Amino acid sequence: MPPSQKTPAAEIKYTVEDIQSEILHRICFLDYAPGEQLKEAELAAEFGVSRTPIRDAIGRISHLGLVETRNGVGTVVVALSTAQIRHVYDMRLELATLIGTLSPRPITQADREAVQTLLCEAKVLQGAFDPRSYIEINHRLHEWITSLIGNDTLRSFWWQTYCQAASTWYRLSNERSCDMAKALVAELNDLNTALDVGDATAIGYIQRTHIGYGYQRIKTHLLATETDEGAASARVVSGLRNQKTA
Amino acid sequence: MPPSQKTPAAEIKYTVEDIQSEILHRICFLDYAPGEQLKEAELAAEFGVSRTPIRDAIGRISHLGLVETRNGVGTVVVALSTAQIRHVYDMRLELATLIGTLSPRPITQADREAVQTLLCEAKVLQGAFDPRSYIEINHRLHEWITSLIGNDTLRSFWWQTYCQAASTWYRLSNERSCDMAKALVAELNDLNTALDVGDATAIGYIQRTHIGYGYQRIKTHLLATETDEGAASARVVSGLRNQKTA
DNA sequence: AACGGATAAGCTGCATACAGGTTTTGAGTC
DNA sequence: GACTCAAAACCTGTATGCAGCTTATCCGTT
Repeated sequence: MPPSQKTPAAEIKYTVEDIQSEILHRICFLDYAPGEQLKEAELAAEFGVSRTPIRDAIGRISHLGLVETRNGVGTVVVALSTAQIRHVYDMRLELATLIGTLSPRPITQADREAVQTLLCEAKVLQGAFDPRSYIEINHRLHEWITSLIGNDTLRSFWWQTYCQAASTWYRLSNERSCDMAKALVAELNDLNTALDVGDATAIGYIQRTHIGYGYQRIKTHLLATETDEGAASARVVSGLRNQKTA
Repeated sequence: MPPSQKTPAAEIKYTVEDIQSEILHRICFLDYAPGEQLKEAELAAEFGVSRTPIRDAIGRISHLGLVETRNGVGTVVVALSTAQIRHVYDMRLELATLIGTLSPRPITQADREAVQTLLCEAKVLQGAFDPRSYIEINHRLHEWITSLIGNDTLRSFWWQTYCQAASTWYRLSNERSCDMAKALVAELNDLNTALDVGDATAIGYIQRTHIGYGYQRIKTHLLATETDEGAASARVVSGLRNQKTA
């Protein structure tokens, strides 16, 4: 787990998969903010490997559209355009309802405990907010939800849209801390209720509901009033990306 | 367009993206059948590049689960397990209905002509069936449907599931030629009707319907009676893949 | 003849050198 | 001082060599 520690002395052998998920993790967690440049040589030094596996790892996440590599320039983290954010969220709203429909796995006692734990932590967070903790609790919630999905394809798509939505969504946690914590507690409370009944379908619809709320917050505070300097710089980059996508 | 011609003399510079889509194309079109081994050195010689861009291209399609690379062994094309086929088709049934829902682009006269052309070709095919022609007409139909999708994320997912379903689905065209051609004509007829009304939503539901039929054919002729020797050898490989996925 | 083990062949994984492209810098000129 | 253009710095893209792993082969033994 080398998200914070740079582990130069550790003799651990990193696989391409490790590096891939670590880079993606850093993008989702805003360790790499939109606009930031990823240098292959730098990462290679950090992970104690050559540029080759780094290139490989970056190439393998390129299909998510979160990074853009240009010859002679570098690999930059791109923020999604407003249109892309809309597309991702519209899709997530649809996928959410399928979580409980497409052969979900049975709910166990461990699930109830997992959500209980998250709920406690979220309540603590409500008292003393910290963006990083918020992101981490949310991430673990997402991992749990994903584990419910029995359909491999849906699980893959659900994860992809999460990664795409995360960096935009988590940008909010720097300014709307109060709302975010309250919303998270509310979501976990709803999930808790559904778990008592053991209704997997309900979990999907609860997800849908709260994704809708989150989308609304993004529209209100990020898309409507573009006050965030990160969003401003990112808009230029994503503009470039659009013309290539189209 | 080097699917059939091996173009050793041509001085064209292939980008990694070219190679990537070409390899994927060959897998979908069954030029590379499940179980076949892709050798980096071989492909490198064919495209007139070194192993590096070939590796890059293969790595970029690895997330689809259609190829599996093992150290010291090679990269083999894998057939999806029966569970994975079910997952992909269940997902495609859901995605199909979203085509007309999630901001599709307007239908033009060019669309009507495109489908008309395909319908004519399909009717010809019905008289004299040829697996390759069937695959190509179907592929162009898929490209057209994809072009209707206005939501970037949905378009990406739709394409991914097509690639995953294609090689399984097209395996049928070798044995059930008559059914397949008739079904294709019927599908195009339905689409033709929907286009006259200009109803994009209907197109999505028509897709859903015919994907359901295709799924049924696969269940009947591939999954129930495992007579195909390709499927038998592929099952071993995909078995390996499963334990890794899980 | 059947079996076991060393060896050779063949593949991918990684490191490194170099080529090609882009941006920045700085000297020279008007 | 502002502007132009060349060169240097820095990045990614590609080729290549070697190390490591896996499998097939073949010889020696039982």
